Order: sequence, then structure tokens, then C-alpha cells
Amino acid sequence: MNSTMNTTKAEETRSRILSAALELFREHGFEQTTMREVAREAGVALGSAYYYFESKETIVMAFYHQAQDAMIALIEEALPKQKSLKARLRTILDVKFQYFEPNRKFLGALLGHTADPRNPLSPFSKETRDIRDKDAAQFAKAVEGSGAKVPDDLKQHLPNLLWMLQMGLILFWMYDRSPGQKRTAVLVDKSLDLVVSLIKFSGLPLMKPVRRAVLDVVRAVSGD
Amino acid sequence: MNSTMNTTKAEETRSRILSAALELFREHGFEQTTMREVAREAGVALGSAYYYFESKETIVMAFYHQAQDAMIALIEEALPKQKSLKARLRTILDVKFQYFEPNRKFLGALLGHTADPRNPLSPFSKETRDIRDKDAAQFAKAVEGSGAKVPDDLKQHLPNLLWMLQMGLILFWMYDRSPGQKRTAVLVDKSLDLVVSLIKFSGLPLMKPVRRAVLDVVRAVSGD
DNA sequence: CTCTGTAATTGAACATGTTCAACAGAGCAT
DNA sequence: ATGCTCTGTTGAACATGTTCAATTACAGAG
Repeated sequence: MNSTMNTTKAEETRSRILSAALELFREHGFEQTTMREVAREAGVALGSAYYYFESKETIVMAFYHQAQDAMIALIEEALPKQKSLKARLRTILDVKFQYFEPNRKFLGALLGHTADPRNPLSPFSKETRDIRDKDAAQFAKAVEGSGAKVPDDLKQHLPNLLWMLQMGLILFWMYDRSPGQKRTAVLVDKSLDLVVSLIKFSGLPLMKPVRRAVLDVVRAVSGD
Repeated sequence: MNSTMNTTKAEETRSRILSAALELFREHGFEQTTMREVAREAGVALGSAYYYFESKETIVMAFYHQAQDAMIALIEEALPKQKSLKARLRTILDVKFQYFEPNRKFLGALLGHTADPRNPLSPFSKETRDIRDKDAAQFAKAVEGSGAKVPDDLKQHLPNLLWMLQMGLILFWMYDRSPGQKRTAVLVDKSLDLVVSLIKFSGLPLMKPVRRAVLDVVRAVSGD
């Protein structure tokens, strides 16, 4: 055990497989990349890849965890610089889009299964619950630190609603073929305007019945 | 060519393969069913299944077309009996849930790929555009025939918005594990209340800025 | 140093969606 | 009848995610 070597041989092998896989995923996409290629590129036998990663999807999962840690750090650094709710929310989204940009091609593999909560890669699966919760917490923080006045009953659900909006926007971005994903940029801007507008109006007394109807739906979705 | 036989031999073979596949899909689900089983059950060789259907997914597509024709007929029959917007919308949803009920198990295959518009089975793919448009038309009809007063600018987008809501509800129903899908029933009810409520309030002069913000988002999504 | 058990590693084997070259049969022209 | 073409049919072969029994490497016990 060399004291300068803080990674065991096994960890080094695992990391080599992960790197090879992510590089191939980025280059050729998830579906196009075969586990045999990954193994070959990593300089190991096919079986070794499966010794370290339960499945091809598990590798994507490892990337996702890695990515979230990195993005949370970036967000925590950038968030305090912004004061308004809109700017703070945009900060979070900007970090994500920027981080995901080089991975667009293979991130589709993750997002393609979005709708099936049984698929481990789905943002709604139990396997991704941890990621989901940490993500929503970022939005809670973004709202906290802004001057926005949010009605109490709404406040409880707002982070999850914003997380949902984020998923929609990322999905849109993913398949946005316009140059530089210009359409996504427009949509993000309009969406944030809408969010701010809705929050502002949600406090109006006249809006009571609508607020109630919205919250009824939210509660029905999240299970009473 | 016997005149009493309005199906050629080929059509009969194709139909036998489709029936066998759908039965197996219903019984064991989409993923669990192998093309070899389908071929065996239909009494043909593996290759024949691929002669008639480009892929396993194509078979699901055939089912979807069949299903839509049947459901449109059911809706056209039931719709005139209802007057209020809520009741008319619920009629459409009820028909769908009832029709899909025996197919819950394998419909997941369709819905699991919902989010990927490149997947032919996605409700957002170009392959399903026809189905999507016909579906939205049903919602347009449901709104038309009700007494609901819809602002002009909103009216244009309402069918698509309702179609979207429907997709969300079907998705929820799909993975709703509560007995008798009770949670979905509650969600449908609350959602329809919300829709009616939103339409009512959308006409208020005070709501002008919100309406504008919503429509901006809708336009950004559908591409200006 | 030798032995022994655990961790790593290997590649053959398997399951299954898909492809394809070959073959069969039916209708039709010569 | 013979040959030709088009449709339909076949099953072997292929690609690839995954499994697994066998093998090797190695760290620690004696």
C-alpha cells in the first residue's frame, strides 16, 4: 500500500471503465455504445465491466451522481450573486444546461425513459429519489433567498413544482434542434416570467378558489 | 378467390400474428413476450413475424391505431349525452381508461417511452402525429359542444392543452397502484375542476397579464 | 515460505431482437 | 408445360446485454 496512492487498484479499474464508458457515450450516444467496446477501451474483459457495474444503465447512474455533486457546487457558488427570484431560478437552470451540454447526445438515454417510474434511470424512480430530493432542495433554497412572498400552503409544494418545471425544460432542451437551442432559451425566459407572475397573483384574495383547485390537484398527485 | 373470403391469405396471417402478439402482451406484458413466442403462438416462423411487422414495437403501433378507431366511435356516441364541459371531458377520459384497462400491463411499453419524441411509440413522435391530431380534435369537439366561454386567444391552444393533460392523467393511471386506481379517479376529478375553474377565471380583466404569460409559454413550446 | 480465502478477472455461453439468403408457391405470359 | 416474377415463408446467423463457472492475483495467517 503506497501511501501516495489513495485509490486501490480496484478503484482505479472501476474508474477506468467509467471513464471509457462516458467518453464513448458522449461520442456515440448510449444505445450505440456496446459493453464490449467499453471493456475494450478500458483494457479489461467484458466480464470485468459487469463486475463493477451491475448493468449498462448503472454506469449512467454513476455519471448522474457525479454530475449532481458537481452541479450543486456550481450552484452554491453562483446563487448568492443573484437576488431576484427569476435570476436565482435562471442561475440553477443555466448551470444545468451548461453542465449537460457536452453530454446531450447520451443524456437522451436517461431522459428517454423519463416517463416510466419503474425504469431505474427515470427521474421518478426510487433509484433516483435521492437525486430528486437534493435537486428540489436547491429550488427551495433559491426561493428562500429571494424576496418573493409565497403563500404558506403553496410554499410547501413549490420546490417540487419547480423541479417538475425544470424536468420539462430539460426535456425540451434535449430535443430542441434549433441552433444553440435558442427555442429553449426563449421558453426558459417565458416560463420564469410565468412562475413569477403566478406566484405574485396567487396571493390575491380573489384567487382563493383557483389556489384551492391547484392545491387539490397537487395533493392528489403527491398522494393526499 | 372465394367471394365470401374478404381477407387474403396474407391478411389472415398478419392478423393471426397480431392477435397472438396482443394476447401475449396482455398476459405477460411487452418486455416479457419474445418474438419467438409470438411466432410460435401464431403458428409461423420467426421470420414471418418480421415480414409483417418491422419490429416488435410496430405491433404495438398497430394496436394503437385499432384502439383509437374504436375509442373515437365510443366517444362520438357518448359525448352528446353530456352538456357541461366537465362532464364532456370526463366522458372522453372514461372511455379511454375503460378501453385501456385490460391492456394496462403492456400499455406501459408505449408510455415508458413517452418522453422521447424520437421513439416511434412516443405520443410526441412524428409516427404518432396522426393519432395525436385526431385525439386533440376530440377535445376540441368536447369544448365546442359545451356552454363554456373560452377567450379567443386561448381557444386556439385549448385542445392541445387538454390533450397534454390527458397524457399526464393516463401516465398517472398507468402507474397508479392504488386499488381500482382510486387515486387516478380523484386526480381526474380535481384536474377537471381546475380546468373549469381556470377557464372561468381566465376571462377576468385582472388576469390579463397572467393570460399573456401563459400564452407566451404555450407559444414558445409550440414554436412561435 | 506456503497455504488459504477473498477479490478480481476472464471469456465462453445464453437470451432475444433483428437480418438475410434461400426456398416455396401461386399466378401469368409464352 | 415451362419459365418468370412477386409474395410469402423459413430458420440459421448475427449483435449485444447479461450471466457464470473457472482461473488468477494477492494479502494475510501459520
